[in-house]
Amino acid sequence: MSSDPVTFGKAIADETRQKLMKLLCCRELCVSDLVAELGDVTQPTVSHHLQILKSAGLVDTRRQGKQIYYTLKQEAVANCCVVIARRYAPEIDLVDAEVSETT
Amino acid sequence: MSSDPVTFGKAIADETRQKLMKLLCCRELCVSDLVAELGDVTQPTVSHHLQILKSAGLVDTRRQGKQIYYTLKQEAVANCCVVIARRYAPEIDLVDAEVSETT
DNA sequence: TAGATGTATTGATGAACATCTATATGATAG
DNA sequence: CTATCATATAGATGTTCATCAATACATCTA
Repeated sequence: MSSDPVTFGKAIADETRQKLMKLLCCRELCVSDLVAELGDVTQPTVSHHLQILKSAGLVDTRRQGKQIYYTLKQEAVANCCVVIARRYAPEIDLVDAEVSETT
Repeated sequence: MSSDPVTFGKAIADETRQKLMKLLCCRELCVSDLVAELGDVTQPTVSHHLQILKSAGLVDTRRQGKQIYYTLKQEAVANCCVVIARRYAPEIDLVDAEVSETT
């Protein structure tokens, strides 16, 4: 159900999609909400990006009347991160890395 | 020093680059080694991908005579994973996610 | 210094992608 | 049932990207 690392990479390899992920992180928003929040992208473009995120298994959808509400699947994101870290950073303890976040 | 999530996403959004990352994960290899290991890609292509990984801060290089040895910076990978998880999965405990890895 | 070897860079090409406009699909209200 | 609103899809276009062959650059050796 969760995407492989390459698919996940492609999904997050775009500024607009990461903005959408941020907006959808802890709440549900419909497409027109997202279009309004972004401000500089058309509705078809937003729908297109949402489709890519959905194909990657990173968002859930729920229809309510005319609108379709999207939300980010945090568990899927976390799982992808862990899979990537285990594969490409097997000698690093993620809990330690969490501490050294000096960005 | 470590790359932002979009740059990281682009870096891992390619099958060949992830193969290189796997090969370089826990050891040093020079370009010709990597070309031989991959088997189906030319040397310029490998160099190109290595350059992208280097720009993203994911590999280190060390010159030894004619060869240049590459290795994966596991700490950088782990750091990117943690940054992404904190940003897009703030409600998920990574230690829990680590357990639910059922891939 | 000249040749040989390992790696990076350049230039070209086709595929993938982000974006837009226009249009189709789906759902509700009158 | 029709008009309207929300979203998805189709088609077009410019850009980014992966790849290769050819070549430049760097290092070692004889």
